[in-house]
Amino acid sequence: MGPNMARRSDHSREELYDLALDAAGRIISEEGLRGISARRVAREIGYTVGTIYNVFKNSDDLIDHLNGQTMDRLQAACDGLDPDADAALRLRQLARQYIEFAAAHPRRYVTLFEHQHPMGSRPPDWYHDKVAGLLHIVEAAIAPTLPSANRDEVEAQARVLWAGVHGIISLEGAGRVAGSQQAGDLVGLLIDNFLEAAAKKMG
Amino acid sequence: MGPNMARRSDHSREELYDLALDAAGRIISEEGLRGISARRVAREIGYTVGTIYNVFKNSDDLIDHLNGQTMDRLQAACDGLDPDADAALRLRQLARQYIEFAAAHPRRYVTLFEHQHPMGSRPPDWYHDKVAGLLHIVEAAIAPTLPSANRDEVEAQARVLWAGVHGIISLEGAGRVAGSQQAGDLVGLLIDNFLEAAAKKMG
DNA sequence: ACCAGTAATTGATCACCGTTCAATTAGCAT
DNA sequence: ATGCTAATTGAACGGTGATCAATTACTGGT
Repeated sequence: MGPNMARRSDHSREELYDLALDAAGRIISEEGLRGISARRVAREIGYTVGTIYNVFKNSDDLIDHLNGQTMDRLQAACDGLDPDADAALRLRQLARQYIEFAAAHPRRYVTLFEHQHPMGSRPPDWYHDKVAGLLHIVEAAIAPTLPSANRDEVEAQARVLWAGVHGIISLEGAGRVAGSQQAGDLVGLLIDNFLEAAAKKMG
Repeated sequence: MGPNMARRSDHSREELYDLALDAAGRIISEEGLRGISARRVAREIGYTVGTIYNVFKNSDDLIDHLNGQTMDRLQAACDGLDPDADAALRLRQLARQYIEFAAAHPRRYVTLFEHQHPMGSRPPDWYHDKVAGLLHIVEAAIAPTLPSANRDEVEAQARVLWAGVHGIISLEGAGRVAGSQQAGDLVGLLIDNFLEAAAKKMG
């Protein structure tokens, strides 16, 4: 047994981390971000509040890690796709993964955007890395459609698409753009616009 | 003097409403949504917490009204634009208004998206109406570029653009897509994509 | 087997929070 | 002057995030 053996023999640091994140995920799925509190999470895993603060820097850190897990799952969902599909098809498949994920876990998904850091603090580096990882998938997918574009242009278009997808999904989730259109249709249009513009550039 | 005269002769209901929203706006501008609390707003306007609950249903209602004010200002900024400009130009001018507004009042702007309603409750009707008003401006602007599109298509494209702009701005604001690109450039691309796709449809 | 050291765990404590509501008070009409 | 009504207060309730001294459970060394 390593030096990180659990004190109470109950749970190791890592197990505690997983337990807490599972509990937080459960709470968010049922009640949204407002349902989360350090005491609540602690209670649900059979510990007390102090233990949460032993594992996480603070409550924002806990949410960051939950969001990190969410991004990992989005990444995994996208990694399960055929990477050799036709560019346009692949782009639509990627979008479909996001939409399906958001539909299956709406409160988890919206937490990605609802959670803002307190004023002095920025998200940690690993958080940016995870976002970059998701963006990279999109960059790789659109690169073939923009053969004459340089790196910056591909990066920029990926951000436009990614932000657009998130904007559409999260606005729909918040009931802020109630309309006859579903998120899937709107994202479809977003991609159509991109693809047609890209095709035009090729001549 | 009407029947709504102030009791304490200090402030009428409407004045109280304005005072509270001004204070809330000030707090948000300086400290973001986290800085807001009923007691804090009350203190800043020289009243006590109960008075806030006499003017607003609850704290979510207060934020809704603040967001309503924010949307009114966005609307006003857009109304100040030349409505007869060339469609493409007008679209870019509209986008510029959003970007400038977000740059000038970043915390106010992000509150539009950070604030989510508690689970059982939806935003009030007037809130949806204000969103619809903003969308309508975009619809009117893009309609000329899609002469053969029906009402639903115009609606959908307006939502795509609107959500895209908000996605880009709010992601940038949250530091979630740190990159070499500025929001303005990305929104420019979003609009380019739309316009090129629209142009293609015309033949 | 014991003990010292270390890390995990607790729960009290602090200053807040949203929300309610009985009690008070201010201004009005009579 | 006297009610009536609406505005205003502030105490009360059950929470919150965060800190931290005290306790406990385990470790490795002897």
